Amino acid sequence: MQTEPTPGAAATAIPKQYDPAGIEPAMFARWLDDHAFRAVPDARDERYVVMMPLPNVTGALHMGHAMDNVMQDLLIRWHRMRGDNTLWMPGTDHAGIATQAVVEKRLFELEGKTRHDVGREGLVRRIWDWKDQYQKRIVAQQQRMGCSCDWERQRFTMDAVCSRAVRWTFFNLFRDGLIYRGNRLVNWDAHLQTAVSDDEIVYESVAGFFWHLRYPVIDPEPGEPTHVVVATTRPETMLGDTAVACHPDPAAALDALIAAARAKLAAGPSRDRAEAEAALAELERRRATHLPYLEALAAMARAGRRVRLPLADRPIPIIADPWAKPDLGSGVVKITPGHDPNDYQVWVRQEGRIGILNILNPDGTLNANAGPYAGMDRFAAREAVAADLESQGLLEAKEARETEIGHSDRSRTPIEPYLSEQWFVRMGDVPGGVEFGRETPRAFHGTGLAQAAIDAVAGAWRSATGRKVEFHPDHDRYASTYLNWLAEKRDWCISRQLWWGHRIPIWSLRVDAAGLPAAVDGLRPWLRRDGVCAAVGRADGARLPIGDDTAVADVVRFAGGGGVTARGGHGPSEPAIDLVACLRDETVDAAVAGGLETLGFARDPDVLDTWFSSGIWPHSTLGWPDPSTAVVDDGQLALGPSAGGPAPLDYYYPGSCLVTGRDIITLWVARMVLMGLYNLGDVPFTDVFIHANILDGKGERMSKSKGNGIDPVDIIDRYGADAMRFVLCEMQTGTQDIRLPVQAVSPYTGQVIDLATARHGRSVFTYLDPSTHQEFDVLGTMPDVPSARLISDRFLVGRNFCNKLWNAMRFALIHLEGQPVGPSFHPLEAASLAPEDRWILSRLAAATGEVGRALEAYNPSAAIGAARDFFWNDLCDWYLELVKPRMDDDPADAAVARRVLATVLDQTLRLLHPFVPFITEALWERLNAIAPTRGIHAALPPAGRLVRAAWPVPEPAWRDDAVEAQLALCQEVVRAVRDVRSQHNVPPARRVDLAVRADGESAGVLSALASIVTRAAGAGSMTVAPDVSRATDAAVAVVRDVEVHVTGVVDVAHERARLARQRDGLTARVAGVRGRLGNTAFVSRAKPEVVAREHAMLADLEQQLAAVDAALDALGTR
RNA sequence: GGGUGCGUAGCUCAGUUGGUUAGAGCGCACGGUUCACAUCCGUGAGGUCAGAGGUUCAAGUCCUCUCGCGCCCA
Repeated sequence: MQTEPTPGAAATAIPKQYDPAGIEPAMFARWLDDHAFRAVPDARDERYVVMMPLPNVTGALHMGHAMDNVMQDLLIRWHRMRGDNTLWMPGTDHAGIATQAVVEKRLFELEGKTRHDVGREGLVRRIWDWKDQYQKRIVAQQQRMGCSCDWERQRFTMDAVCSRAVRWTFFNLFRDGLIYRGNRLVNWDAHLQTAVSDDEIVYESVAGFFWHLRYPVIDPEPGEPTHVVVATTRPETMLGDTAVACHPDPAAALDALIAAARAKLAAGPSRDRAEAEAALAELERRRATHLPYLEALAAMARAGRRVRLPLADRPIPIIADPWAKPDLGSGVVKITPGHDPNDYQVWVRQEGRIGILNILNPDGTLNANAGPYAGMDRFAAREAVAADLESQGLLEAKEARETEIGHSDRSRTPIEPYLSEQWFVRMGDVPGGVEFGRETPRAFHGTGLAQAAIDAVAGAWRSATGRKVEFHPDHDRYASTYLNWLAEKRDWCISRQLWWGHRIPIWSLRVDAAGLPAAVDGLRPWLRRDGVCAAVGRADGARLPIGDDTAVADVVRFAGGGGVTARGGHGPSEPAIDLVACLRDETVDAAVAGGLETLGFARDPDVLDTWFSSGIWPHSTLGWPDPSTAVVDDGQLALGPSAGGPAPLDYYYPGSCLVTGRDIITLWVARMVLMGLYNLGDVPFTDVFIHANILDGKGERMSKSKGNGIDPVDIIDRYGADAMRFVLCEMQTGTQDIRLPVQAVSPYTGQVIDLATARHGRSVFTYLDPSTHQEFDVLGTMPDVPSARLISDRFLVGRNFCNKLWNAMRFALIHLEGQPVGPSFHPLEAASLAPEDRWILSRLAAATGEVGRALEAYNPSAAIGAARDFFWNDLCDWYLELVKPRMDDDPADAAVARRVLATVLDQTLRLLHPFVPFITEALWERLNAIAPTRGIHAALPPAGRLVRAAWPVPEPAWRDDAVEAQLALCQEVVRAVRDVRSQHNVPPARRVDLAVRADGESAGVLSALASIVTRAAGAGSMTVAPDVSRATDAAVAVVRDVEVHVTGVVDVAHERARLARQRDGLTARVAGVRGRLGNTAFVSRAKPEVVAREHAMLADLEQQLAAVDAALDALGTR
């Protein structure tokens, strides 16, 4: 049945409470249906591109990810409204080692199997299943947050598009000589049996021992020491020693140390004096006692003398190297190049004068080089070696010592420095330089990969398109992190001994010198094909590219050079010539790999470091190297050029802004910059927005595995997505980190329990409900203990804000509905606007400017703060209250108020949309339905959906400083009256009468705006006059140059106390100002305007003080 | 050890080139439901700006040192 609509019916049908759950999912679905987030290249020149820092598929997102995503969505929605062609690219990262470790762990827990039981294919299949599951969960989480990514362009680092880009990048780097296989010390995780990067190591203090070992000198001459003593925390490594070292010039080294100690003593603070003196004394004592011995050793080193390595029974040389510190221990160090990074550097410095030996198997047991200890675990060998040395009288001492040991972040296993073959990307400068952006219009020549990434941030370099990279909100600070790391130009180890990831596209064959010619001849035909390149690699890392026309003789000559050194993991004398072929993509694999394998070539079993694929994310996702042939999944947008337009890669690269935490500036940001420069000749983005990390209430980093990770979906379920976003934006102030106290929802009572103070249960991951004393778990992994959701009541603020917004609009809609709306827009005469109308428009214009400026400055907190303050403090607290009576009075005036109200709300919703998109879009629909045309002097641009509505620009015509000043005086008077009412316990409903003593401008303002004051102050009447008779029953408040007498309310005692308090404050301030003005230094040296301001203030304050004194006198009991 | 940042109200945080009485939200106290909103409104209390010294007419702000906390790198 159809009923006639009654005015206000639809609006009042709006519920009094905002219900996010009833709005958000439907709204998101509508956005998707409208393709509101779809990014398609068009004629617009202004574009804004954000590449999502791809979350790992290892697990679900927590609040830290939510912050990252909300910051991106904020920027993206803002730019979309500004009219930019906007792309936010979503996706996920396969996260090689992390994901494989999680799945392997689960495989073992649930099925008791290892990866070797299920095999490479079986394990990889299980990881894909895991990835599918978590990718779905992550996307669902992001969509619940309102992330306006172009979901039709979603990528995964191991999908076909990204995988092809990885292959091409590797191929090009290999072809350009920037990838090599090296014999290097790596950080070996013996549990996971893979190399891990420096960044995947955590250092922990461990109680251990410092063993002092005696090595006999071979045939000591008279006067020479018969033994040298070396110290180590890992005695088993002595089996790999290839030298002992002493300092080449101990006297000079000690003198330098003594001089430094003296300088420190002279300059240092007195507090450290005792310590510094002791250090100096020790050095001097040591110089006196040890120097002859150290000099003797240095002489023996020069003479080529040797010691006998015990247990292994090998002679090893005494060498002179500055790594040996004459001030420490015996002054002699053992050199184990294969198992210690510092010793490795010694080996490099000594250039073949000493050997290098690997004594470990990949699983952490000792290998054949360890002789009788072969097959023992390294920890067992440690004890055995120490015991055997002791029995031979070669263990001089064993002292307890705490040492910092690097542990694998993934398996918590102590890291072993391990000599093994790994693939590296050359970061430093290379002879002949590097071609960047080859075959692109942006191509340029650079000296090396790291240098190019340095130049992109520091100095005057600009890309061909005029771009460079800048950090926000504190460029200098984050740029120095970035530059310091890159400046080391350390080669990047890209191979990982894993099964999950991009398999290295290298086929190699190891041959001896005799087999080399035949192998080269066999390889030659394949080198004529496109997408195949090859090289011969020598054990020392040197490399000769070979083509189908390379002469065998040249290869043989090259292979014979360079000397022969040991290859890690193999014996010292194995042949060390590698033929390596790199294939560019799967098509080439199909044509060539079989042939190579017939020749005996085998594909490298390793996969690439995850950062290799995430480093090219900004362009791999767009279909590089060839968008038109990129194969996307079902439901995804094609990457080739659309009809007549450019390909997304050409249109959206280079992008705009990267949003991330500061912890991966080096790991990821730097690599994206250099990979983008290398492949495309331009930076991937111009801005890097570094946002704060989220900590829990105790200041610890939020993480799922610590049991303090809040799932954003739990917050959204409880408070709403907009509430969460509002608070996250508000927290993002630009300081370092943000504490977010975490609470658990008790599974027993539903009560909220603060985890910072709750008592633990059986483990650190369980707590006790304080009311029932029952135990609950916060990880969700204990089968017998109920788990609790983690939340934070900090988000209440956001929920309250949304409810306030909802109700403000409800109020407006009730009063707007049913009112005639003309079919077209009519400008509103300025003269018809009431003072409060002009005031709110002026405040709106100011707030609009502030929000924009704060966003430009990457200050979301200031932006949302400006919007909030305008909405709540100006619009709700004052304007809405002031227009209420107008709605029922003069129809013409009511129409004006409605027009202003609709306009202000229109602008407010636009301003708030990037922060709180769901509720604003929902209210926008209702506003459009009831007041379709809005504006004052000119019509505001209409929009069906707020998500694509025009971003507000401050309207200069609305600014009105005069009316703002007038309202500010009224507000002060009102607050003074309210204070009086509150102090005197005047019931809110009781009208009071006001007599205001004022003259001049203030009198004019208050007379003109009397209705505003009386309404807001709850006054029955108000008179304004230059003189007001004082009455003992009147309370008096002094505001600037006016006195407000509130008649008939006085409680004499309260009033006297109130005035006395005010008098004390004024007296103190007057004294302060007088003191300043009495100081001749201030008057003569401070800026004149500062002095003038003080004079004016003194006059003001004295006048107010006089008024307060008079009021006290009037009470008769001063 | 090197670098870098932080310490401001009970809590979480602002505070611009040094310049009035250092601010906000939450929490707290008091008062209030009449028709947008008690997820609300009004009023108020609460700070030795970590500590010490210095520069300056003037320091939360600049400099030095000390204490405590964090992160990055070794």
